[in-house]
Amino acid sequence: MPYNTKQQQAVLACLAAKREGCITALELVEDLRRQGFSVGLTTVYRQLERLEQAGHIHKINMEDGACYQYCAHPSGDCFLFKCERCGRILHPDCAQLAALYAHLEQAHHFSINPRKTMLYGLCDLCAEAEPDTAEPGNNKTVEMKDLP
Amino acid sequence: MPYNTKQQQAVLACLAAKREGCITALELVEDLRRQGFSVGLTTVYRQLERLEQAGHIHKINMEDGACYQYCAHPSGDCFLFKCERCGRILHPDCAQLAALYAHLEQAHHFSINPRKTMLYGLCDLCAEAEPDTAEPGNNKTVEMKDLP
DNA sequence: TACGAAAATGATAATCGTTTTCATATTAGG
DNA sequence: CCTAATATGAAAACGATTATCATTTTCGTA
Repeated sequence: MPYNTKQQQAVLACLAAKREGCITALELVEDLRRQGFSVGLTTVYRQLERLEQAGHIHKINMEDGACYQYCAHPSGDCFLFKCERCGRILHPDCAQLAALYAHLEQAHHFSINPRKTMLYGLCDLCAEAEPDTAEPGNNKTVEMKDLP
Repeated sequence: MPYNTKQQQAVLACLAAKREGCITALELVEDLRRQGFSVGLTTVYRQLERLEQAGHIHKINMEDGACYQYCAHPSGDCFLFKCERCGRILHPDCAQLAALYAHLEQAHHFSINPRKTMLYGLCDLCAEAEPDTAEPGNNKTVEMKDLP
């Protein structure tokens, strides 16, 4: 049975205070130390893993390390969307998204894990500001004819 | 303008031969060397980045490094599903999935990037074999009452 | 309140995937 | 065939994460 420690509570509190904000392990220690807490990076990593397993936070694997976000849905019934432009992570409230997951389960027998699934794209705000550049596949550097 | 090199073609060919298979950068060098190619890890990384930008492969960020998979849909209209149990990455053919992306775009103004979006869960085969253990949130190690 | 076993902490070192550096080799156009 | 542009790859650097381990904290119990 785990013990209750100050560091444990501090990490959870910091994540919870960030609400919809996404934060790195390193950023978290710095933040906590700025608040006066004495906490080590190792401990923060340990707590983050625990909190993820307990379902209180999401761990998002990025290209350069992971970041973490508080999740107000410990039951696990939430959807995640990350904007590639501004970096925000949103919890879209969409009935059709829920319906799709049910469909994939029933018709295709794919059991979706919402905790791990992240939709990527442009959020409403960024999509508007986007000067629709960068059509996918335009910056070709490999010739298709070279394919086997 | 990029040059056509043997290593470039070898990397692409190896990925393409794997078809639905997912492979690590390191695995790829080893594979190529086993085939008799003389190729360096650095070059493989460079080619993988190029191929990804050109849309010929997917880069999948895992907890312990990335793995790469050939994509037969250079246009970008494909869906990705990764089984957390067996590790397979599937390209589900589902009209409702396409419809959902359109819905998110029109109703929520979320522009989904299919190349980056990966659904996680259990595939049809693994879902069947799964002895439905590990309900999410059961392995609690943090008390909810400690939340701020 | 003090004791002691179980558990947590945190500085340091180790790990490992990925990127940078830079000297050399290859490519393709003239 | 020459030359500039580009690609290669071994080695070093980098950085996020994990392992190690001596020390400290927690909490049930005497």
